[in-house]
Amino acid sequence: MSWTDERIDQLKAMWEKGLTASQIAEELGGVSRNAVIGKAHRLGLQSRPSPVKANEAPKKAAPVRKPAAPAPEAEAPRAAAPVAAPPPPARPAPVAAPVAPAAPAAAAATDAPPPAPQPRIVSVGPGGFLRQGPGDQQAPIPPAPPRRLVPAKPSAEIAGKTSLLDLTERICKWPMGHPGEPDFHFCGEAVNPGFPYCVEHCGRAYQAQLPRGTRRPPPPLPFGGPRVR
DNA sequence: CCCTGATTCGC
DNA sequence: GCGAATCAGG
Repeated sequence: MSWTDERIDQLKAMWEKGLTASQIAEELGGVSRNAVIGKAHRLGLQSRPSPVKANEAPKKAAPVRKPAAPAPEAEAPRAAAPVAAPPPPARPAPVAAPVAPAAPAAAAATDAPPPAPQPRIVSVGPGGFLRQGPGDQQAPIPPAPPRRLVPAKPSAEIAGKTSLLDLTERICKWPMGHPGEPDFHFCGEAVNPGFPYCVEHCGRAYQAQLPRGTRRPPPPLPFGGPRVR
């Protein structure tokens, strides 16, 4: 896969939305998490709270990989006030939880209660639209931020059950129940390394071949066997 | 262990 | 420019 304009746009949008590199990589497809991170940095998108970089001390330079060039660092003239990094794009909390407005009941009584700006209706025109006086000119037009639509993931799956979306390479993919039924899910156990199933289900999925002629009771099939209807 | 982002460096 | 490998913190 290559970085088309389209994909770069998606990357930017998701990155700024706070999605993790893994999620972005998964969403885009065909790229790894590292590829996403690398591209993001190359694009100049930068610096989301990194687990590994919480402390950025100018002193105590800790060159990690290869101190190839231990250049004599010419310290920039440090003014009295340490130059603060550009803080405006501070939006570190993409919490999606709809926050209910805190009850200001007690606080409101104590201090200056800001009068609620009730919309002053001047008159109502035919058809019910509101007329505005000349002094009422506002900017009711929403900023209309360029939003990129992103496919919403089916939010609530069966609680606690392993859904299709939860499957990874290390989760047992043994189906439980019948697809399409409300409680259909997957085993979800830790996988038997190298296999798509956990140890128990590997035992069900892979059975030693017995010599011909030896009749055995048929093994239980996945999906609980053929549907009976 | 799993996850995360940052960085390096060979291609 | 790209991204795997590596690092390092949570």
